[in-house]
Amino acid sequence: MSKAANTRLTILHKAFELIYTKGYQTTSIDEIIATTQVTKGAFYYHFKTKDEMGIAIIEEILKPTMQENFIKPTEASQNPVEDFYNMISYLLLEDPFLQVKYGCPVGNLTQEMTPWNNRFSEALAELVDLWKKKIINSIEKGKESGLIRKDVVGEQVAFFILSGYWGIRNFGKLQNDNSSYLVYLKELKVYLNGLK
Amino acid sequence: MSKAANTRLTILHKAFELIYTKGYQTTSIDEIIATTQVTKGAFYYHFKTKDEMGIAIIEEILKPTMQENFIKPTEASQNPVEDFYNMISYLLLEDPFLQVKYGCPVGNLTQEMTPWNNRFSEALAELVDLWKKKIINSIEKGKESGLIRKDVVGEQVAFFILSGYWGIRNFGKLQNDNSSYLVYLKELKVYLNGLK
DNA sequence: CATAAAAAATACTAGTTAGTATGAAAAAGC
DNA sequence: GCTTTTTCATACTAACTAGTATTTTTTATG
Repeated sequence: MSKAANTRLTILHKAFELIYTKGYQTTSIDEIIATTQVTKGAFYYHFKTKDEMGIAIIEEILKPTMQENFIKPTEASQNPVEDFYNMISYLLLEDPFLQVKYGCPVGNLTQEMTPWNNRFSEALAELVDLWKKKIINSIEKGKESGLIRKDVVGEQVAFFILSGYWGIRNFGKLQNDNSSYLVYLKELKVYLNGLK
Repeated sequence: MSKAANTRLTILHKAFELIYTKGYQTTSIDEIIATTQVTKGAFYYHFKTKDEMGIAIIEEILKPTMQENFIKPTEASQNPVEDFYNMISYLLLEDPFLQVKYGCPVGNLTQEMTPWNNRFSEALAELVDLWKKKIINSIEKGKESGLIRKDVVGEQVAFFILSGYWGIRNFGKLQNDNSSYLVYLKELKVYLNGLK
């Protein structure tokens, strides 16, 4: 990787970390360049504006991470109910980057940016749509193989699962411990078993 | 009401509206006093700091509103499953103040403030706890009257319902229309019927 | 009506914000 | 090696931020 490409990536990664923990609006460019040891000239060479950097984070960090970490792993499997539970459970309890205190990066950005920045909305919506489609697809396969009842509606379930995930992330933030996660996961299992 | 008490309330109401639509951090005191036509001197006479005003909004606006609008209405009823659905459906589709585009005020504040402001966390946690307890209570009553299965765990269901609500609010923001609400509500009905 | 206290108005400060202008160093192309 | 382009460094600006100091007006109370 060229040196220039490297500084660009450094900015994206460090900025993402700051934004994840502090929020987008309250993360200043001065703070980003201070922690990256990159000068303002370098920053604005790579990104025309702060928002352009924000979009780049979604496209170049969040999207690939999602693909790698919780879409691909379910690709091979055949048991949707188990997959869904494992996916959410992994994200809540085991993912080494995500922290209870700071919630879900995609959820945070959606909440913060969506009402007044269309470019963020579009980039985030695309990302979430990928995830949703993946879930719907799993359900259809499960229906074919008989692991899921025929009257289950994929889109409804997808919204229901993802909503629950985003919502419980907020509870985690509120209490700053994972006890709410554990209670939630128990009921998620009950719900998912109802799909069989 | 005294004139002073009135300006205080005006500030709280207008500030809440701004914060609901724009977020807490990005709503400036200058903006609040501009829209309220109240001077800075008046503002800082009533509130020592911006954060103190934020807490007052939670205590004096959000908490009473929640009590009035979606805790009291379920007090008389006897059918929890129906109540839960109606409560969420009302909030998502009918509440005249809440807008798809701006999500849930409590959820927004939780997401934004919780990781780094303890006073906000405590005030919000108290509010949400009231709501959660109300749901748990309804479920226990439902179990007694035979409308809900005995093996249903109240706390789990409470987390599950509230998480789903917060999460789907985020989807609404993302798409800026209530189509996701409608899909979500269908699955909520399926889930709630499973409690019978 | 006089006086004290409460409520509000005005002008200011020090710090922070995103972004720019300009020039220097590093790398690439010939 | 020389020139051009890419990459980065430094110093700056104008607007905005929460909060303060000080004075003036309004209201309550005797």
